[in-house]
Amino acid sequence: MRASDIERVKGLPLFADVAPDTFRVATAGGHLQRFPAGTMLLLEGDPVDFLYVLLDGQVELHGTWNDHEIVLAILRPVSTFILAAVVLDAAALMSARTLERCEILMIPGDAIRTAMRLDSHFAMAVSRDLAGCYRGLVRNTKNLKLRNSTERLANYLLALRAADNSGGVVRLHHEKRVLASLLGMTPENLSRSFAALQKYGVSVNGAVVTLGSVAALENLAKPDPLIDNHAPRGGDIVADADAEVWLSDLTRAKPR
Amino acid sequence: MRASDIERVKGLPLFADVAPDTFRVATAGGHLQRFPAGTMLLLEGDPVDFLYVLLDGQVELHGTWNDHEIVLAILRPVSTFILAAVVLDAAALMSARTLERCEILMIPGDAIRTAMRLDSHFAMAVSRDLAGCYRGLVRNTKNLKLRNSTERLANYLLALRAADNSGGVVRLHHEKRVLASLLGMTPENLSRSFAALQKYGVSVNGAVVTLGSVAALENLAKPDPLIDNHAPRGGDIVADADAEVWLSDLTRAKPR
DNA sequence: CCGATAGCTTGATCTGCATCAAATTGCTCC
DNA sequence: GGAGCAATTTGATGCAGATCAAGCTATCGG
Repeated sequence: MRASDIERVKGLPLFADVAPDTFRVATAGGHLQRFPAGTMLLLEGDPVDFLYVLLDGQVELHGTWNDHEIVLAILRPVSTFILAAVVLDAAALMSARTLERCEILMIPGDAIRTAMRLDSHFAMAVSRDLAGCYRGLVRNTKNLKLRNSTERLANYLLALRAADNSGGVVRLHHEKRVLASLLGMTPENLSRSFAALQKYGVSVNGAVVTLGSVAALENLAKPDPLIDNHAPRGGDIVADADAEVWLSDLTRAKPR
Repeated sequence: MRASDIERVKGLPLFADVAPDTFRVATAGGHLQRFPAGTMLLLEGDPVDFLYVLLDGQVELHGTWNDHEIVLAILRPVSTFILAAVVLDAAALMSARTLERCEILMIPGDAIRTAMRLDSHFAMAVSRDLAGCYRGLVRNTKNLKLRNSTERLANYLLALRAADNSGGVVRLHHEKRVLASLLGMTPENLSRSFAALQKYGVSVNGAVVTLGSVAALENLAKPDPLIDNHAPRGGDIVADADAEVWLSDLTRAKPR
């Protein structure tokens, strides 16, 4: 593992303020692996032996039932995944599959749990990370239950814009098929939702989406700081909430 | 606070194996309060100053957007809520309202965070609790995205049965209006879904639901241990997963 | 006992989204 | 460059679930 990779791992919220000794214990036995695109890293129901740290590439987390498969999250570097299963030493509830060629650090779950036991500060960092993941899922559930599919797409585009702080042109990070499932719709309806957003100044060209009128789009999308982690907050209370991890990876787009 | 209440708090997974000193620090400044039915305990967006421990009654957690309100979870005693916000010292993402007269222990968030800093075992217990909540939400998301409303109802009934281990008669714990929103549907469609389940031996009389043929119902519901925490597991691996907290309160129905 | 109210059910209708079926675009690999 | 394949878009249709509008039932206070 390159020194620069170690620095990137240390940059994660999970390891950011951790004492060197603890970091050594926590990452003991970790090894870097490369996987081609389309590799199943983990099947739901499998016991989870490692904490995964994605250093390069994209990973999709999905769930299956009754022959249907839905995308639950897409991860981009640098981020960890299946921390909750590691903490509980439990079976995975989601499957993980590489969407591209990936570089992944695999850390034995035992090492993580040992480090937690030895260093309450690290255990607190794990708690904060999990609390952030939890809140990301709460936001996600509200998004799913309160908004229709076009509204979800509109908010997704605004979130992308906020993450990239690009003017009015954003790039989609994933295939539309995958994005559709992440947003809880079919690919056909994602197409139609994009078409419906033309009225609000949105035009699509492959992965490049131009937001002609952010104001009009916001008027439809009604972004809300209690659902969309990027949305402007009323006061300046709760700066800490930025520590949250937005499951759908947008904040991971660039180092924080 | 009665001694019996303290015992009940100690019975929570969060406090179960905690040293007496730590328990004292963690619950310092906690005070018991009684609230009438229909009281707003917390409004989404509010800063969260306390960890809430529900000792008696029922509490609903809900979210709002654009004049719509949806139920995210219903809590029954004994359980804690908004731990994630306490850990991050952040604003609440959900509102909390009493559904009945309630008895609630309110513990200052500072005390919890201090206890975590002092005792890595307690910090680990917090991590485990949060990991369980997180996994509950993952299950919930899979339930929402993979199943239709009748399937969700069918699985809910089977989960109730498993929690009460009642033969074939279960009691609904909540008003149907509330249950409908929890399951992601309208009250009208909950009625129709109950009607649709008649074919599978389900009959309803007020809050009392009779499952005439569990086999037929399971055939429709296809319960899955990776979505429904009560469902039978294949092997006997991962006994630890039982430590999970199923957000929608079913496992809380009786002391564990 | 009776009227009032809230919760629930039933029916009719409408909408959003899924599904099925092509047609089209874009990409990869010879 | 072009064949071949996958991804996306577009169109037609059907169904699940929302909405709107009555009716019904149960509970409660008088």
